[in-house]
Amino acid sequence: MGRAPCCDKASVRKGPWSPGEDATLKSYIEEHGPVGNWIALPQKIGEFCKSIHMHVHVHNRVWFVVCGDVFQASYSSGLKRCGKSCRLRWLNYLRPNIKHGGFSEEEDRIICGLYISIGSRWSIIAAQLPGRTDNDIKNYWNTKLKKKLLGKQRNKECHVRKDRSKRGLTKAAASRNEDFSVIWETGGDWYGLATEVNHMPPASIDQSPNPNSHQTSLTEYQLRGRLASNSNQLEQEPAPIEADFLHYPNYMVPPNCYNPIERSTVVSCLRPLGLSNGLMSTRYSLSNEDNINIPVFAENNTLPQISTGEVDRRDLQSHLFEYSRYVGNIYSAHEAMDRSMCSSGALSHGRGSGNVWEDIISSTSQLLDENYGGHEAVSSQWVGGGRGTGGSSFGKSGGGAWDT
DNA sequence: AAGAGTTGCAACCGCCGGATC
DNA sequence: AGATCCGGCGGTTGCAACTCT
Repeated sequence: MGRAPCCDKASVRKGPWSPGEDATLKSYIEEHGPVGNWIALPQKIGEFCKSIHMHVHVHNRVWFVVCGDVFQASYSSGLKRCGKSCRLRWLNYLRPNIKHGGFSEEEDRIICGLYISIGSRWSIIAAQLPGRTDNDIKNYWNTKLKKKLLGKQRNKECHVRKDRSKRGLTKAAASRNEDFSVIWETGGDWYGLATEVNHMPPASIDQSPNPNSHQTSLTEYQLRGRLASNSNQLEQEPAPIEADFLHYPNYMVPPNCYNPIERSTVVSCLRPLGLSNGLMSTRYSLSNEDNINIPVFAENNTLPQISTGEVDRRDLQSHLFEYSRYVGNIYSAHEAMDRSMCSSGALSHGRGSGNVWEDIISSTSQLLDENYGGHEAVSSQWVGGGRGTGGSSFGKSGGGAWDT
């Protein structure tokens, strides 16, 4: 049984808010303070508006001047809006000190730095930019900032490819990675992006409560080690690699052979499970149909969650997120990519499903032996230009940006 | 000038997790 | 313990404005 809707969809208005509706909502909140229950708000506003009607001389400065007709129409029945719509309108548009547009270079840097570090957690990013809303930042990123950065990076791609070949990858290995590049051919150069951002001053995260923000605090999101314990700066130095084994006793991750492309491939092998209703599940299945190249090993050749044939995306994200702490900033862009791919459920580029971890591990061992002369020969200084993609669709306007 | 294509952004949708019953 | 409610969130859509041909 599905959940009952929060409001009667048939009787609520949808679409753009009128000035009168804005004025009604704004006046009510200014009069009564923070809203405790948004769902009940429209009805309460109805009662409020009746009182306004009796004392219109006090309030008419607010909205009669703007559009008296709309006020007259709404006062008897409150706002014919869903409570959630009211909340959104208030948070994104009506609340005081909201800034729209005109992002500064400094704000660009902060947004980029945080996006690379934590992915598309717009509410967290917005909490670091007073006056900005998550919706605004999200739109800004999707429509402008991303294109701006990727445009810069596109020019560097050929250099990265040359550099990759210089590092002595065999033809076979290069070919496998080219295959990977083809998979992500619509993506951007996340490595370059990370490099670019890492050359910027580190984005700092203010952990103190922001009185102007209605967003969730950072600590609530458990950034888990991203923040240095005694500082509000993003952690700059990777922890000793041994720490990995402390945190993941079941995961034996050879420290020198878990490079960005390989790690991304782990994710690329996971496919969202289709549900009978045609929607996609938040759980993912594994396939070994790609050129799998995953030097991730577990005790007894098993991975506790993944080997069951499904992996919850949160488990995966948690694992990758934790791992990214130890490999430093250079991989953080791929982490962002991974997170983005997972959260958008955009892993459906492949075919079929399956789960043969033994094959994966076996082929990986073979591959590493063939091409690197053993696992430990894989350089931690990998700079292969693995081209990632956020994976999600960026609305109908987003597609062209990747192709230009 | 006009139609097609693109962009920007407000608003919506549906999912998730915490709180409460 | 399980059901339900609600706030919060990220992804997506609709559409007006703008640009291109």
